[in-house]
Amino acid sequence: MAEQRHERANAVRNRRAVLQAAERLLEEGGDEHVSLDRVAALAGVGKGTVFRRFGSRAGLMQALLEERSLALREAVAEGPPPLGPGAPPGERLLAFLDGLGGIAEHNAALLTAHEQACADDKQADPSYMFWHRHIYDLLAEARPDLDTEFLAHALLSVFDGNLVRGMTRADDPRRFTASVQDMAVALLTSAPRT
Amino acid sequence: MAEQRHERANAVRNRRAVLQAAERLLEEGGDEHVSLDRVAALAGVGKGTVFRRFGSRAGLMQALLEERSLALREAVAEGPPPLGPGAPPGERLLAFLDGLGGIAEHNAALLTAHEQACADDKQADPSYMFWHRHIYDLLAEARPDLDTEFLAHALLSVFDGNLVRGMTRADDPRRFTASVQDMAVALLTSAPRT
DNA sequence: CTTCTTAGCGGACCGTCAGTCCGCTAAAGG
DNA sequence: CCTTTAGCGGACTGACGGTCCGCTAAGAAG
Repeated sequence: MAEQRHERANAVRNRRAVLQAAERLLEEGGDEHVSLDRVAALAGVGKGTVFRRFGSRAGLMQALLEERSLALREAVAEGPPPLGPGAPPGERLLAFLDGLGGIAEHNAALLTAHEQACADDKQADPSYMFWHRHIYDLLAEARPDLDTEFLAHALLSVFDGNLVRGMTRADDPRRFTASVQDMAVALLTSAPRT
Repeated sequence: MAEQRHERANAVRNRRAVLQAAERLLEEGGDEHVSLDRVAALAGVGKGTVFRRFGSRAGLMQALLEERSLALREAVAEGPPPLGPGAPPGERLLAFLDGLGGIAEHNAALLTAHEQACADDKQADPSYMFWHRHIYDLLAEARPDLDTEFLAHALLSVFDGNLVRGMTRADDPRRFTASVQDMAVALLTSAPRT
């Protein structure tokens, strides 16, 4: 698996330039007026380069989201508890939601753009699949009596750019994450299903 | 409030034709290739007429969704229990989710199109606001210790076209609704918050 | 350093979309 | 029947996501 012998220096530089340009536009301009033309222009590359690197608008957003959540993914897979393996599932879930909530609170515009771009088959997104699988496993271990596949989707569906924005105020910057965690606790502590 | 003296017969007929055309395209073609050009063509009217009547793509989708959920809205406001006033909040909530779930299961494509069209400020949609308010009130009455404003959004965020489609199989056509209800029950029966 | 190969670039181009505009038609009222 | 004007239709616009292909320059080889 160690092919792709050489990647031209230009290619690497352009990839980074495009990602940075997209991030800047998302931060500055809110969300959906981040057109690929604009991204290309700000990155100082041609439009074709953006599509060569990322395939589509959705691909670009996925790459951006993956970049922002890479650390969390690694911490979950092989980091120390309670995020990583070893802690009881309930604690791992709360730690994971804390991490994901932090990302969401700092990247609401990216979340919106990502939802928009991945309108169909959002569930096919690699990051989404990883998150769902992780929540699913933890929930299933803690509460096998519930429909955990659905609940994992339910917990993730809350990470919506507009909802995050609406819940995040300067005087209570972590209300979103706290409420998501409260919801998870409520689900975990609910009466066993008949 | 009985102004709008006359609405020309043509206008009424065209409004209905546009709504029906949009419904047909949603049913047949899945979701997002329901362009307003196509709707206008199928309805046998000009594009301008669509915009005169509904203002925008979002307006059309809102009108469609409102039409589909009008009966539920009325039943909630003044129908018999457990949907209408009189029953305890938990039962009313489950009845409401049952009704909304039924609508969602039969209109997944419309849900997707609506989400797409109302990408920004979905929370400003009249139907959404009504639903949120209703769930909020019921939850707040049953569980004032929780962040009910957030939880109402969380319950509604699950009514996503793709998620509904993914959960609805021929052999278990009401799995989505059942799981949503289970989730609500779990929230209602969770341990009181510290 | 020069030459050759080709990965990779750029931006003109395309089809489609939401939304606008305005001259015309025909519906309703007298 | 005539007048008024609500309402119609569809050409038009600007912007978008995505494609295409001729050219450039990066890197390997000598």
